[in-house]
Amino acid sequence: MCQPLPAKAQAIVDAASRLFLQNGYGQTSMDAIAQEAGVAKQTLYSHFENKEDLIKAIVTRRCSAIADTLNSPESVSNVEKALLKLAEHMTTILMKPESLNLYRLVVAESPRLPSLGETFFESGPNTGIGRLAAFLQTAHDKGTLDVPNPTLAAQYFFGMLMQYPHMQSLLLGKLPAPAELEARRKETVQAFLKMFTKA
Amino acid sequence: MCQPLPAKAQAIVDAASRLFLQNGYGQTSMDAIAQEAGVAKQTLYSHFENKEDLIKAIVTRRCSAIADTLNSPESVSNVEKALLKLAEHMTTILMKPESLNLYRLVVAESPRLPSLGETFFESGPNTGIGRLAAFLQTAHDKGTLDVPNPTLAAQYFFGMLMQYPHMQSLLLGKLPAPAELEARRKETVQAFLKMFTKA
DNA sequence: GGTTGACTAGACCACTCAGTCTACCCATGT
DNA sequence: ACATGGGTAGACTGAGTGGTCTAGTCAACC
Repeated sequence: MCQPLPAKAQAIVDAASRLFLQNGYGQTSMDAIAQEAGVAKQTLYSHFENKEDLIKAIVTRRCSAIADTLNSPESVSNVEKALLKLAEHMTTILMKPESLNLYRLVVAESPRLPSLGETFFESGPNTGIGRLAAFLQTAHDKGTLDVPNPTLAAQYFFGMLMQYPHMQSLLLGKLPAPAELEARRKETVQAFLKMFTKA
Repeated sequence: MCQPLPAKAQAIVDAASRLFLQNGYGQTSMDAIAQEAGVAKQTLYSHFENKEDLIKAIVTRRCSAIADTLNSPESVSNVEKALLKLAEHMTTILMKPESLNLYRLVVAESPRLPSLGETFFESGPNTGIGRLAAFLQTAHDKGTLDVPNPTLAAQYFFGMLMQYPHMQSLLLGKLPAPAELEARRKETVQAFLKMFTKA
């Protein structure tokens, strides 16, 4: 997705990623980025037009990195197991502090920089939903499940599984205990299957 | 919840609300607020300690205003109708630009000002979930539904109904068409009932 | 009339920040 | 030997900001 960057540019991107995600866009100065990257301020501006350009580059990279790690559920034979595995994968990705901070950053800046929001929405939520929807479609075709609208069903799944814990983590800054999450995954998969198993 | 404020303080809160919600915390200067309120800067500082104090006051007021408008579902006799009505109420509240902007603001600033996140989480999501959970509990007790864990079920309901449209609006800045939302409400209520109607 | 308290207009301070500019360094290839 | 391109250090500009301070207005109350 992203061609490798020159060494200095890479250092800049890394440093800026750290600072932007930790402190937000407004609270991160270009001086601080230069210092954190061990690089002269001028070098920032030789690799990136300006601060906006830099944040866009960073969000784009982070997003495609996330999209790469989103895997599709497999093994249509055992739907329950596949959903559980997917759920585990999603919770661990979404609950990482970096992911939460990325979300915060994108939500905060998307009115001013709409491209951030679009990039994130496509590579995050929509990619995940698309993969799950494809899985549900094949399960539907094989007759394992009865899912007339796979995309909507996928939205339901993620909404049931993640909305509350995600909001909780975002707003209260407290990550749920792993055991709690695991219980929720199990319950959610059961409830979800109840909606879509063939009558 | 909130005692009425002196006239000037009210004007300040109104103006600051408008500006903070529209432009965000960092992009709103105290000078701008004073001007928008038609008030001298000094007056700001005679009513509020500082900028943080002001934003906290505003978020608190907005939150209790929201909590007040959140109504409980009624008529346990016709569960489907009650859920549809609740869903309509929630979507109209949550999709208002002011609500989206408040959410953006709180999400963005909650790491620095945790009280914002806590206030919002309690008066928004948790209040809504609590009310629906109580409704589901009585339906369960009456035997209309089979809801072993009403709080979790309420989280499911809101997650299924709102997460995707909410995120879409937040990140892409485009509100879904009312017809689309209505269709989603109907589908969601059906799917939800399928999960929790007595076997 | 005089005092008090809320308010205004606007200067002012100390500080931060994005972005530019100058001057210099140094390894590379020719 | 020398030019070139990427880099560094750090001063500088111009704009903005939170917050304070001064001086003065105005109305209510005693």
